[in-house]
Amino acid sequence: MYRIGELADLFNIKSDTLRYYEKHGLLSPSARTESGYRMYSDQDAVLLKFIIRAKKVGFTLNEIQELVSIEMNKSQWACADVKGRVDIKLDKISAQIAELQRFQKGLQELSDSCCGGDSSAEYCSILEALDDSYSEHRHVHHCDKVLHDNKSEK
Amino acid sequence: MYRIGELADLFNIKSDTLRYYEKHGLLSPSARTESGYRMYSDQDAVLLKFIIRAKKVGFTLNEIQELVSIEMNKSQWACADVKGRVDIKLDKISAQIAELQRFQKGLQELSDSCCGGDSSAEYCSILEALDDSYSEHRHVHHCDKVLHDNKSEK
DNA sequence: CTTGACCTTAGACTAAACTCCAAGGTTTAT
DNA sequence: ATAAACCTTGGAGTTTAGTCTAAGGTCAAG
Repeated sequence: MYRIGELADLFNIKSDTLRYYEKHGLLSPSARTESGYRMYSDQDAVLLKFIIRAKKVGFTLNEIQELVSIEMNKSQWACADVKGRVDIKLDKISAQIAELQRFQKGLQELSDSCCGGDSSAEYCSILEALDDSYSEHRHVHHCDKVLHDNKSEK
Repeated sequence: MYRIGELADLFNIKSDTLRYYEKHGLLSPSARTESGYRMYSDQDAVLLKFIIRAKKVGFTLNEIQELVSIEMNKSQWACADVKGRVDIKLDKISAQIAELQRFQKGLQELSDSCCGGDSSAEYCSILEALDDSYSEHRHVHHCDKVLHDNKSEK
């Protein structure tokens, strides 16, 4: 069992955040001491870890709350319901990964085509690297254009 | 050239949002009419698309502002600077993709191991699917346990 | 038996990113 | 020439996710 501050320290968050999560139905301590101190179990810690990880990948607290409340009332739900909800989240994640990879590809192309030298970045366009409408008349590696006057002094 | 409302409609955002972006240095209309109406060019639209896409993959407006200001002052920057900044964003994206894929894997395992039927989801644990510490004594496909009483009546 | 480090609640405050409103000016369509 | 549908600015309000403060209670160590 952890006191609120201990659990908070474990996950590098504030006690306030844990009270906030409690107030918003995400995570309640599984016990209180006589004197009213919150006491968190290992199971609570696992749940907190889940919450933090879900947050990190872009779920809102509301979305996490939905997953958590499925978890908390497992026996009330049919497998089909759970699977349905989870599959919706999975779709969301897939879409997000795809979008990130598109973005990654664009920025990577920019980085690759950039000489990285001291010369002006005038021809290095972030926008161009990411804009679809440029994708056809593709990559002239603009930086190469100025590569000649590039191994200049310091 | 688009008026503010036209551009907003093109991207399914509010005019207010465009004014907000302007105030925060992300996107200024390239012209104003005599009477003070904002006029946005195609280039502005491309930039807006970039902003919206960057937001979608989890960049904050501040981070986007940084990329945009590199874009806007290309000629002031050396290729090395641009490449440096871009590579930092690339690292961030890679980390985010990795985290998303971890999450995806966990949820996918949960979904796969779930019978998806009408029976209680008592043994379908979202937490378990995502918790590392369970990863060793792995997958009993809990739902299978109750699969017998499962092809019950609609 | 008191000091310091914890904890409690309630409620105010913050930052980010919008979103809405009021009061008025402009454009276009009839 | 006037209504509808735009636009302007300034400023207030909203949501999300905390973060901080005040006023006090608890607990272990010296």
